[in-house]
Amino acid sequence: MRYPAAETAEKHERILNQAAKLFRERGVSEVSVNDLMKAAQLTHGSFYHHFDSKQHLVSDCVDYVNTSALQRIASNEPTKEGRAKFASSYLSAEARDNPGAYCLMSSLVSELTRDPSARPAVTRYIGAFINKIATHFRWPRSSDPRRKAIRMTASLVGAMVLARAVDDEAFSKEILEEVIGQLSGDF
Amino acid sequence: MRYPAAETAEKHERILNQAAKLFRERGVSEVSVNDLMKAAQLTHGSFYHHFDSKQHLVSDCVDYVNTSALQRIASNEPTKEGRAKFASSYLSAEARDNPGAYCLMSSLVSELTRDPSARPAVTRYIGAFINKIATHFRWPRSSDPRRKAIRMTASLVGAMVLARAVDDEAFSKEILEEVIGQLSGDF
DNA sequence: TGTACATCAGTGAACGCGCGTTCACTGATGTAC
DNA sequence: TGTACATCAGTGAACGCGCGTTCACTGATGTAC
Repeated sequence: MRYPAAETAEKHERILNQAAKLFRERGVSEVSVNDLMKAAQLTHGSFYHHFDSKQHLVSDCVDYVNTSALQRIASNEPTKEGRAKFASSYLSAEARDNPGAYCLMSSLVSELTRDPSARPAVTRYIGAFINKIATHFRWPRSSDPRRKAIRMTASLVGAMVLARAVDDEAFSKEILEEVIGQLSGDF
Repeated sequence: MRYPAAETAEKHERILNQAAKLFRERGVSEVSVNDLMKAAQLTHGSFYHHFDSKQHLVSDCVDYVNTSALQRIASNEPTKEGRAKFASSYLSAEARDNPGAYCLMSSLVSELTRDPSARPAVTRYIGAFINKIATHFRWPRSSDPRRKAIRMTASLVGAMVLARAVDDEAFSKEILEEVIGQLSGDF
């Protein structure tokens, strides 16, 4: 049967929301359309009234989390201290242990790199992220903000990916702290 | 029928070799046991005479490529120039475009992080990699080599992962060059 | 050194399973007049 | 404002497909004596 437009839009977003969470937690290929729809409290059949295919959802999902990533950056003071704070929240144990709620790059980039239909959205995400870091924070005179933002983003993603991979709490913490230290200074 | 021991060992290594290549190229879950055995010029049935399961192969495979990663580091002069050379080979367009033949971390860590049975081997890989960078290269007096090695590894992995993800040659090159520049100096 | 037999890797058919996707059906919503 | 009907999201059974894994069979290798 047909449903009120508002209700349909709300369900659509519920699917996106659960996808954003579950994909980042378990990986795209480990989450089935069925899992997703159950989490969104619907049955799998109606998925295709919301998205053309699982592939299309992935792409939409990347754009969907893009905004919140930029907000997370902007919520810090533009000062050097604000930047250090951002680095240490990005590289916190909390973020490491809850990939479902944090930056998509650190959990899904390599998988998404192999999916040609997702790459445009991923490229947008990475470009917007770097751009936001370059423009939001105040950088030392005589340094090119964009170049600093690229260095910072690479360090953030690399450190988080390694800290998550490592099966040894002390080593994992060591990686996070060391890169937080680096990014809190000039680099 | 039974085969000479030497021949069996050679086939075993052929499987590992193809796994190392195909997993890094396409991701573990995108390569079937059948694909793998075909690439090793065998039929899928005999796979289980070589490995207990696909999961076990993954783990063995990580240890298998560990050695060659360390050799790649050691093949550079221990000087500052050697270190810069290593960074620019790790972050070359050639490495970016041929994941099947280069560092496993940049192509598989996030996927392997989610597979509990692979994590010990991954932890070994990352630990050995960082340790080799710390001990092989000469670092400025007064800097802690291990800490520098962690920073360097995070930058290498982050930059490669982003450069591979981005669907825009100029942007991708920009990321690689910028981080090569950073790692060629003191950081 | 020769013989008898247990071992074991390769083969390809077969297994059960879960996946992404399609389908016919339902019935309230939204629209045309 | 009221009526008639087309639209469309939800449901769960069903589809074909490819996956990891198992199996019975084969026959040369390796070993025990």
